[in-house]
Amino acid sequence: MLTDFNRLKVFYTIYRHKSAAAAAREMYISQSAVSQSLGKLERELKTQLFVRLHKKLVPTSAAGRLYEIIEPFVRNLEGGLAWLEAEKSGPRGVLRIGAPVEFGSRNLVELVAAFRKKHPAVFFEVALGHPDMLLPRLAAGELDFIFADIFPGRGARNLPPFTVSPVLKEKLVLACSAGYYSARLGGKLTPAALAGCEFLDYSQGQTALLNWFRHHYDKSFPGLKAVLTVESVQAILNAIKGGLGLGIVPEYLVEAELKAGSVKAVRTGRPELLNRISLVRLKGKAAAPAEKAFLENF
Amino acid sequence: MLTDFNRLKVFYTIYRHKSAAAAAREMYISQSAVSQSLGKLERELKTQLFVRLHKKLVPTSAAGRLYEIIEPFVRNLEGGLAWLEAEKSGPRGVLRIGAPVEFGSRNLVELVAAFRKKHPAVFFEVALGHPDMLLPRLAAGELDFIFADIFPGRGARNLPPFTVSPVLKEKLVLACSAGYYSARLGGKLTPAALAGCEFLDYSQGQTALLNWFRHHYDKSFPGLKAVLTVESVQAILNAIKGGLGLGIVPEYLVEAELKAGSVKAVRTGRPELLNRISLVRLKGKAAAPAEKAFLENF
DNA sequence: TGTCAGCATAAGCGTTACTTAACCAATGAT
DNA sequence: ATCATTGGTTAAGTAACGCTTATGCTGACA
Repeated sequence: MLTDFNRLKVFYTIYRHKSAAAAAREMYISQSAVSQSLGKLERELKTQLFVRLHKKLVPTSAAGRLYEIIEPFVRNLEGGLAWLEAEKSGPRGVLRIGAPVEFGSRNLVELVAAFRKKHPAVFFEVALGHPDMLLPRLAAGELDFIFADIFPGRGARNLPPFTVSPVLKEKLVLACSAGYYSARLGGKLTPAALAGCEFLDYSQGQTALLNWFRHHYDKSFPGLKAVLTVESVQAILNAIKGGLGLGIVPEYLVEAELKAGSVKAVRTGRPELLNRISLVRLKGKAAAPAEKAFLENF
Repeated sequence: MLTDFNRLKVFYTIYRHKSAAAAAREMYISQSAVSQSLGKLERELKTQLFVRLHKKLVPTSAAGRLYEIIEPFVRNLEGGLAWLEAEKSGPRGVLRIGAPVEFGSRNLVELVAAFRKKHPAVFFEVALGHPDMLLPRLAAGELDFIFADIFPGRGARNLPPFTVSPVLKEKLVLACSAGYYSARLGGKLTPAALAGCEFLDYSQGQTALLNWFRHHYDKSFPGLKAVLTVESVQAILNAIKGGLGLGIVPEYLVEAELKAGSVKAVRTGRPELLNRISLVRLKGKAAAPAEKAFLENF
């Protein structure tokens, strides 16, 4: 590659003016410096770039070609720097956020919608997925911050480069329709009776269900019959209401139905399982105004 | 604009490796120098470009944006420099040539065709037009060289930046078909009889005809009846053979017809008018291999 | 013909980018 | 645990090289 990029800038300025003196004036340096810089560049490229005509530098075809390469770069650069400047003046630009599927498609989009009312110059790129996929992307700089079910204490042991702050706690209940409840469980909530039911979950791994059972019975229940797997809270909710089986949903989403009795939650006496979402950011990363404004809510 | 382009090169290298140490190794400078350069760039832009993660530099979104600007530039630059290098190794690239309409569309294209047989990597841009239009373009660096009816002595007085070398001399004759000749001129070649004829010329200004008359009679004949104006020697030739009138053509093109008697040339006793074409180049301009090879013919 | 503007070159200086060195932090091997 | 290793930062001194000043040259213009 070329050794000295600054000579290209000098060349660029000369070319625009077809004059070293004019270029020198524009750059606030001496004409001699410009001349020397050009000479060095020509010697470096072993190519004549200008024909010295009296009071004028006439570009050769090589110079023309070189200029065609540099000109768009300078233009883009100026635009880019102006954009950087603008981003510092107030909330604008792109925010790249990662989130778990459920949280991302439910809570996050609401937040985004509300935020964009106030700051329409901010755009969003939301990546949904498991924290195991999202954390590496955060660490690689592909995301500005992520939401994940990781907590400051446990689990954050081997993540020193991240700052983790709790953001949201919501109770998760195992629920089904009133009809399903009376037909399949009818009062006797033994683990065995439960385990024989039909289940709804968000992923093939049944992580949501497994967590729920471990939390309530300190025991894992492999081989649950997952009759429906779909990565959508709304879909699970509808499946529950339709009497397909038992599924995990945030309690507040079925509050009305629970009160009315059309949906039943499985209660074990223990406190409900909590879905704890944390905000995870790169330690030491400065937040642009857009990011700062968005995170003020938390 | 940005003050220092070289810092951008350092940034570019860091970004590719996500590491200052690796960048330093690639650039054969110390890791400390890289770190300092990056620090200065960030301070200059007042923007954090990398998050310092242990043993890794994680780019911020600003860095990503900056990289998107620099990367294509570097790619284009490398390509361009390679191209420059290739041009020096042998005849290739683009040759931008100016020429008078007649010469350009007749002789030049033949030369180009022959040349491209030997050097197919050379492309041509031919600009046809009057020397008055072509000379400024040559002086502005838009053309590599031009052909023009300018001569080393006369006319080249106020053109010190150009080198002019004669290239071609051809006799120009005023000719018509044998039929037209006997019907309209029939032996008596008085200027008055001539002036009353029908004429064919290449341009509205009748420069070819005016030159011919001035050369042979030291007198201008305004108001000649130009029954056909077309910028094509071939067309004029056909018009002559078709008996439309009198037109100027290079003598060698009608040699066979003159000998056979099917075409007649108007002879005044004076030596024929010469069409003298010179090669005009910018003084001090180095010729690339392609240019050198092409001009060897002259 | 003299004056002016622009480019090239030489020499010396001054800025600044680079090196060296010391320090810190995180990682992984012993 | 502990230590060696690697990478990044910072400070200070040095050396390079880009800039300035000065001079000479050439062509344009009045």
